[in-house]
Amino acid sequence: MNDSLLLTEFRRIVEFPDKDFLKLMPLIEMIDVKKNEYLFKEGDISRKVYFIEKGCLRQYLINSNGEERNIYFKVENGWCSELVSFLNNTPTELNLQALEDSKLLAINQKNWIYTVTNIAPFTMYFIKAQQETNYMLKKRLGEATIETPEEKYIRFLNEEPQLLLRLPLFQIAAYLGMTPETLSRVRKKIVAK
Amino acid sequence: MNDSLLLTEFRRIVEFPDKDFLKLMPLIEMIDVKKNEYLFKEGDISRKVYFIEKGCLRQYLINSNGEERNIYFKVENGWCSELVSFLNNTPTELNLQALEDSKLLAINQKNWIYTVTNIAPFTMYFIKAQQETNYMLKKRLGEATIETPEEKYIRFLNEEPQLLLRLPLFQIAAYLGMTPETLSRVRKKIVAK
DNA sequence: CAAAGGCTTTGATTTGAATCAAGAAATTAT
DNA sequence: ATAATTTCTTGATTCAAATCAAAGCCTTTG
Repeated sequence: MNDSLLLTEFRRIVEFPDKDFLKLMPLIEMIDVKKNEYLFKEGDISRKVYFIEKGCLRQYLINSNGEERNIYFKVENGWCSELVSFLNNTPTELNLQALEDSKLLAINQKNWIYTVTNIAPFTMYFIKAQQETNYMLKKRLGEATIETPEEKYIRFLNEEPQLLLRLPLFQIAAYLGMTPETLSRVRKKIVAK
Repeated sequence: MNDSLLLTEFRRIVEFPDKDFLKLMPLIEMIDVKKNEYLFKEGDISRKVYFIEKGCLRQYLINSNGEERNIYFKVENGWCSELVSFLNNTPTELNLQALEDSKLLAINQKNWIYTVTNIAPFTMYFIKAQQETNYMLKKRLGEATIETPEEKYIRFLNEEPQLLLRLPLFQIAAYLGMTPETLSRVRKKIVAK
């Protein structure tokens, strides 16, 4: 049990007794997704909350011209969901797609509500984890328009260097909010230094 | 009690029995802040969670050139906090400032943790409200770099028209991620249509 | 009510990133 | 191994928004 990625992740930010984890385990299913497969698309209702055991997902938005903008990438130990859609049964405007073959843990609506209501450490874990995402999003939103492409790329290198090794550059460009050409030029300039 | 803004806000998204609200009330304090006053600044530790009874706050980021970028404005019925800082006692990189004389309800750390742990409807309310913020931030992040200034302003007019009436334009420009000059030109162009 | 300061508009100019276009390199499929 | 496709780089050009500068408009306040 102690080699469970999920339990380790819980214990990163809260105390999580074994007995609670044992209650949670039967409520979780395992899902394998292939590269490029979707968990949900714009217009879908999100039916599950996902935890990544292995692999990489991206959540992204498509604008009216069909251009894609990556909101974030999540890798091992990350969560992906769209709880507004999930809790209210309303369609989401976001897309969730696997960028690698991935192994996910999933909780459905009924089990998630049971868990968050009845397993106290999960509740607190969830609130804290949400806050981390929230804070990251606020910072990224601020940075998105205030930083130059070069500043964005340098920040990316410092904060998420491991993503550079596993993602194609055009996906990173769509994450940093620039064209692939601009990213290529920024990288060239930085190497030159 | 039924005329409480806070209780009305709770009941907007969850069932919230009177008895739970009665338990919560003594844990809340009322705070008046003057226009331009800060609740926290970059480098501070956020010590309270705020609910706006009256007034308007902005949360913003300052970049290395001293330029400000507004993350969001919150008005009546909105919450402002920085829980990553609040829960971990770590300094935040964001600023929270009143843009009008405002009346706030505030919960401190100890009471907030008690509430979220022991008053179940509050827990669920909080999770849902967080998700709304989260979803809004994801969408705004996607839109921030993919939309033109004109598209951003039109979206703002459609989604948050009431803010136009109570905020100076340069604050709105710093929210939409453009200069005041650009906002002025966009507005002129739209009026012309 | 005059003065001061902050906010908004307008105009001229610059600039940096997007776009367009094409070729090179790297993956993936056959 | 070769072909096909996708991804990445490089160069030339365009264009939209930033910047710079100044004037006008509002508030606020002494």
